[in-house]
Amino acid sequence: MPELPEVEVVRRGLDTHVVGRTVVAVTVHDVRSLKRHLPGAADFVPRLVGRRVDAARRRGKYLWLVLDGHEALLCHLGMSGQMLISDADAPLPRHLRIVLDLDDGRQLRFVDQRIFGGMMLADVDEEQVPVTIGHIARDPLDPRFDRDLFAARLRRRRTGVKRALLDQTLISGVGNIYADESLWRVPLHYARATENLRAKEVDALLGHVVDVMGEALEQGGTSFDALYVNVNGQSGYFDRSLAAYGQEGEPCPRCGTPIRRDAFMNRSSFTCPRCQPRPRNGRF
DNA sequence: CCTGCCGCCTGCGCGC
DNA sequence: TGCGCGCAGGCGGCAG
Repeated sequence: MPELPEVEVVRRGLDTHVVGRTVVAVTVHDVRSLKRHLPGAADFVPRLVGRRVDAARRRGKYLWLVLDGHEALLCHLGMSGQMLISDADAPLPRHLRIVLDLDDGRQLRFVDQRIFGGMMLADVDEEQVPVTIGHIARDPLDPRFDRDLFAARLRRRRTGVKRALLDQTLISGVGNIYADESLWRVPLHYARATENLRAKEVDALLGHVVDVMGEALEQGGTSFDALYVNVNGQSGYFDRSLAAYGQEGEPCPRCGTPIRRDAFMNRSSFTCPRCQPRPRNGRF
C-alpha cells in the first residue's frame, strides 16, 4: 500500500502536470529518501536540474519519469509516499523529503512519513524501463503481461498462494489489500499451496486481480487515512467497497459469516472462514 | 536457483 | 502523565 491502483492514480497526475516540464531546481530535505541513490544528493541534484520530463511510467508499484537522455527518475512510494503538485508558495507539509521546482513555477513534492519509499536516478533499457527494476515482473494491467507464463511459474512454486501474489518478481502491483480482496472473490484461502491450484482457479484468481484493481482505479484508489492521495492531495473511495480487507468482525458480503483476521507474513490477512476454509493439505 | 525471514522507518492508539 | 509496545507493511539483502 499504496498498491497498483493508487500508484496509477499518481502516474496519471504526473502525466498531466509534470510531463513536458523541465526541472529547474531540486532540494533534498532528507537524504534518507535517496537511500537507493548510492552516489547521494551531491550527485542527484545536479544531474536532475535542467532535465526535461518526457513521460510518466509505471510498472507494478514502481513509478518513473523518463528524462531526456537515457535516464529516469525512479520513485517508489513505499508505505506512505505521496507525490504532490503544489504552488511554490504553498505551506510546506510535514514529512516533506524532496522538492523538484518546475519551469511553470510549480513544485513536485515528495512527501513520505515512514521513509520506506524513495527516489533514485537510473539508466533505462530499450523499453525505457529502469534497469534497476529489471527483476520486477510485468503487472496484470500491462498489455504484455503473459497469463500463461504467470500460471506456469505460479504452479512451479512451492509456497502459499498469497505469498506468491505478493512476490513482485512473479506478478507486480499486488499488495496486501488487493491480494486479500482477490482471494476472497475466488474464493481461495491464502495458504492454499500453489502447486495444487487448478488451472481454473488460477484463471479465476487472475481475473479477480484485474477486476478488483480496475474497480479501485475507477474510484480513484483506496484510502484508509489521508496517506493515499493523488497529486492534488485527494483520496479515492474504494475503501468503501472492500469485502474482506480491514473488515474483521464485519459480515462477509456473500454469506454473512464474520470476517476473520489472521497474522500472516508479519501482517494481517482477512478471510471469510466459511467461504475460504483453511486447506487441509495447504502450506504456508 | 529457491524460499522465507529480518530490518528499515514513523505515528498512532492502547494498556498500565 | 508518560512510557513502552504493537501495528501498519513493501522491499532489498541475505541465510539456509
